[in-house]
Amino acid sequence: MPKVFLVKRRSPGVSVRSWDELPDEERADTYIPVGLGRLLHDPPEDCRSDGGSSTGGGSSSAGEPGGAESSSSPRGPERETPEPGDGEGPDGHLAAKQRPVARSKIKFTTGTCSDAAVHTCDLCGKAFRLQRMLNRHLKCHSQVKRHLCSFCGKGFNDTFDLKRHVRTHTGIRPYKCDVCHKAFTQRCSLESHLKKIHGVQQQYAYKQRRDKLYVCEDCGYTGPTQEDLYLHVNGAHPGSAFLKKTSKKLAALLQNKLTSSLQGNANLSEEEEK
DNA sequence: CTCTGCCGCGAAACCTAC
DNA sequence: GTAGGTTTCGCGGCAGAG
Repeated sequence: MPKVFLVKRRSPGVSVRSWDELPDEERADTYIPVGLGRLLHDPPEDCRSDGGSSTGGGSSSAGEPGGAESSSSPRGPERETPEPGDGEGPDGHLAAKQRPVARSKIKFTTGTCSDAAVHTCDLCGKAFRLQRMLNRHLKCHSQVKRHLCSFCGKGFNDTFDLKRHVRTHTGIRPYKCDVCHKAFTQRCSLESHLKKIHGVQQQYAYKQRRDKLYVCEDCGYTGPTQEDLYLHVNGAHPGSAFLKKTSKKLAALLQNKLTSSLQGNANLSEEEEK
């Protein structure tokens, strides 16, 4: 069940399947958004009325601050984009009165204001070194969001932002704490947790890229390599969009490896049978 | 070369505990 | 009320694909 359904009921009598029943580490790896297909066509009102519910914020976990049980908290992206039907949960929970004012995410940054920055945004004055940076920046001013969340309808300028957002609906938490096994949707959340709770300092320089983690957005499986993820998806989710998006070159390469691997196993089996 | 996806950073908004 | 931890997302920088 997508976390989006995990709305804290005001009345304790109502029992709702809670992800609290699963530890984070298990949830992250085992959760399969079975309702996803249905959601695509029939998004629950809760979803629209309370993105927060998805947030998992809570979801995080049982007994933890911001756990799923508290997910009704009016938090989350949907709050920022009130839509028809907002706040109209089936039982009236999270009524409009509980919805806070749209959360402002407006960030006043200075852009790249170096001498080398020669491409300036006419709308906000930010300057960029490269034209393509300015081109992309201009999308920020556009009211048209190209990437829409199929769960709640919220729009994003960036596919990755959408992908990241969708995790709040699917409950997929790829980043796990080695110490307490709590799971997080984003790496920075995990690193913040490690630093504050366990006093673990990251060994990375400022802005240094971490080891990439390959995440299956269908089930939360994580692998250390793209090949690893490809093999997983190929076996577990043959119809996954991931396979369609994988570049032909890489797909062919991985498919060859997969085939040869299977052949090797087959030969091995034959030899064992003899 | 351009487009697009991915990344990390930073900050607002939120929660729980005290 | 306040402090501390967590969740979420806007956005600039970077890198790979085409």
